Amino acid sequence: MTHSEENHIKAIFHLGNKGTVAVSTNAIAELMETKPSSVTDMVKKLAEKDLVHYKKYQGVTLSEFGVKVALGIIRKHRLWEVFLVEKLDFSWDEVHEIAEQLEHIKSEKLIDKLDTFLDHPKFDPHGDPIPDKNGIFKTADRKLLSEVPVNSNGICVGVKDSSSAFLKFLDKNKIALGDVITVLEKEEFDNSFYIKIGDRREHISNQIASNLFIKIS
Amino acid sequence: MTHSEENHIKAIFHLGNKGTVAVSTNAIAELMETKPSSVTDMVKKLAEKDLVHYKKYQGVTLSEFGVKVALGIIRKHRLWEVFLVEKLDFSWDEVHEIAEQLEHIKSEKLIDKLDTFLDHPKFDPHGDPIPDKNGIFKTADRKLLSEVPVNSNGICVGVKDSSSAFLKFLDKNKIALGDVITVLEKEEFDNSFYIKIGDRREHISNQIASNLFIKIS
DNA sequence: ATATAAATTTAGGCAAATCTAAAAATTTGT
DNA sequence: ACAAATTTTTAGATTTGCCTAAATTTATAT
Repeated sequence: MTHSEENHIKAIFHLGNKGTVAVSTNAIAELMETKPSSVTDMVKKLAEKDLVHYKKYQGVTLSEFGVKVALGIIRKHRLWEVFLVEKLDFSWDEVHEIAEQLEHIKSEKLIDKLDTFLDHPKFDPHGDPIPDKNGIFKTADRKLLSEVPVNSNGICVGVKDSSSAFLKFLDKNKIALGDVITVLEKEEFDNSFYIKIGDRREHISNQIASNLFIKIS
Repeated sequence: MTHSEENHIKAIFHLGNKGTVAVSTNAIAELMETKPSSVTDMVKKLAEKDLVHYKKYQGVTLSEFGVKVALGIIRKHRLWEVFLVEKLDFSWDEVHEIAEQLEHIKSEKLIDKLDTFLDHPKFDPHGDPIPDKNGIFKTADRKLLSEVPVNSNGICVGVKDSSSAFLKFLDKNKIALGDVITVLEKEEFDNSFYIKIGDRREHISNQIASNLFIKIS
């Protein structure tokens, strides 16, 4: 598989709820910053190889095999991210681009040994689950902070938006995975939230709250 | 730089004594398992970019800039090899192919952090020197076992042939870097050698002796 | 329901990296 | 030194992945 093929598979997986929902070529093109016509070409090739199901004008879904491939790439991406943060001391906003390259390295033995070296991590630095060798992962029961009732108490376990900008914002405001959070009050006027995080009281916008996952305890 | 460009630069470096001696397109093609005509095309492109000096029919040498690029790639290759052996527990005959892929990952920060993580190693698992950030490395004063006088005493510090076959042979015969070796006798009939390695006495062919580097003490 | 808008595909083209076959330059052997 | 052998380059083709522009299909809005 070429890098480009792998990247298309990944895009279809992410856009189509694990590849199950049909995705438009336009959506893929936008995500990948290419043109819809280029996506059409590639999708035809992937269909040839039985990685996707494709009917003209009707969007694309991954085949069973395609899902397997996608999970393999995601596993590699997330394991490398753990490596970069835990072992090489990168911060969580720097690792995505490098992992985009590393995820294409071909060696099953390498990824198995990396997994062992990292002690079989279950989540990447952004709280996203890491599929195991067989593509299985537990999708932790987590909720967006913006959607839990007032007085809920839990632990911050992930981010929805893992853009560098958002991650840096969190760093600046000392919000990190593992922090204990209580939702104190919802401001109906602008849908912002007052929360207790650790032992501080903070006021966060709806946009922030809509991108933080917490696990209710 | 594309992977293919980087691979050509590397080949020219290795074939031309660090890029200083003119290399034929044929030699490059043979090493890279492509055709001479493909090499000609690529060499023209590299000349355009001032990575090599090239005169039709007269072979190729690296420019100063080309040498720098080559050393950067070799640094990455060898650091990744150390990582694979030291951290992921690969054996020294398995790492070359994987490092061939990893050497193309683009991130200066990554390689600096990897270097730090590995504690600034000076040699790769085959005893080859690792250039530092500025491309400087000490070319350890080592000699081929086949070329030192009888009764020389030293430490095995590297291999010339790092093919998987040779490395596996050494493993099987319990010859490893760091072993203390004394050349006991040279068999003039077939140019083989009797050596003491650790506390064993061994008889090794000239071919083996011609591919082991030792550092005389 | 149908015209208009939007999405998608097709057609044709381009650049990179490779190849084969033929032409040109260099090297070699006597 | 010169013909033959070898090496190297050129010319032209192929594949991959991408593009633009035009055609086609599907969706939307009155």
